[in-house]
Amino acid sequence: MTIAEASKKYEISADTLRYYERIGLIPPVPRNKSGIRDYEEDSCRWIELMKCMRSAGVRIEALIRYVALVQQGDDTLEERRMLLMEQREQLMARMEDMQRSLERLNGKIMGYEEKIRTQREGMPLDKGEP
Amino acid sequence: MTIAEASKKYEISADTLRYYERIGLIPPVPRNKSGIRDYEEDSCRWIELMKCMRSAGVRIEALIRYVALVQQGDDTLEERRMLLMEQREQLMARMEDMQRSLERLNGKIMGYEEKIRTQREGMPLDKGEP
DNA sequence: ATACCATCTGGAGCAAGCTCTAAGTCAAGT
DNA sequence: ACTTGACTTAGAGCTTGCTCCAGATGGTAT
Repeated sequence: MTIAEASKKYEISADTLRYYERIGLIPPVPRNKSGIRDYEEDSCRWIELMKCMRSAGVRIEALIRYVALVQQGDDTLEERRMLLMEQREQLMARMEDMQRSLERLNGKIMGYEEKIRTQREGMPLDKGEP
Repeated sequence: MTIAEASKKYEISADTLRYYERIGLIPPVPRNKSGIRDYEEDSCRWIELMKCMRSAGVRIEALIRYVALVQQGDDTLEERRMLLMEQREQLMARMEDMQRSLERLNGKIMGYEEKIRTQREGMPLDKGEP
């Protein structure tokens, strides 16, 4: 699979795929005899994983560390587990922030619905935001 | 309340508070006769709201638009409601991405726990990541 | 008066994460 | 043989969201 095909398949620009490889967010992608990347199963699984993690906001730096550990082999299993657990903590913390924000947005939206209804009835509005 | 006190109260640097005001993320903060900001109830509520929204990753640009609409008065209620609903959609979408990522992390962590257990028993490991 | 300290402003600087550019290589088609 | 077009690299540039800095001002303590 060429970079163009991988790019299309995962909806990640070719530039970004090259960038990811350059910085070690995915391991080196095998090349054909003329130096052109050939994305196969393995590279694709990495891309897919990183797309998932990045879309959730996991930091590139943490993911690079993870990839490096995987490439170092089976002595790093424990370290990898710890790294992933730390990222999970951070992810959950962020989701809690978002949950709070979501509830607040819901409250505000309901408030506006009420206000708009009241306004249509020609009632006076109270001032004061937020 | 001075900027130092507000900064401490909300755990946002004074620089950031000034920045937020400068870009319109919060409405202008009233000043005393010598030009020093005096954060009162109203400003504080804005800060608190923005802290919440920003911690959830809501884009500054959207929040600036919201503040501008609030300052324009009651003709913008409907527009504000729509803006908030759009942000809510985006927030929920991101939370879904994070949920997927979280499940994936959980799966990987469990996989590592299993692998580490197996390894301790001196069993051979299969290769292949992720 | 003088020193000190927090505050002010406008603008520069910085980190993360892409995104774009220039110049070069290679395989295929005419 | 020559053009075309996708690929390569190294490096510059961009966006977002702060963060820091320099120089000015003003109230308070000695």
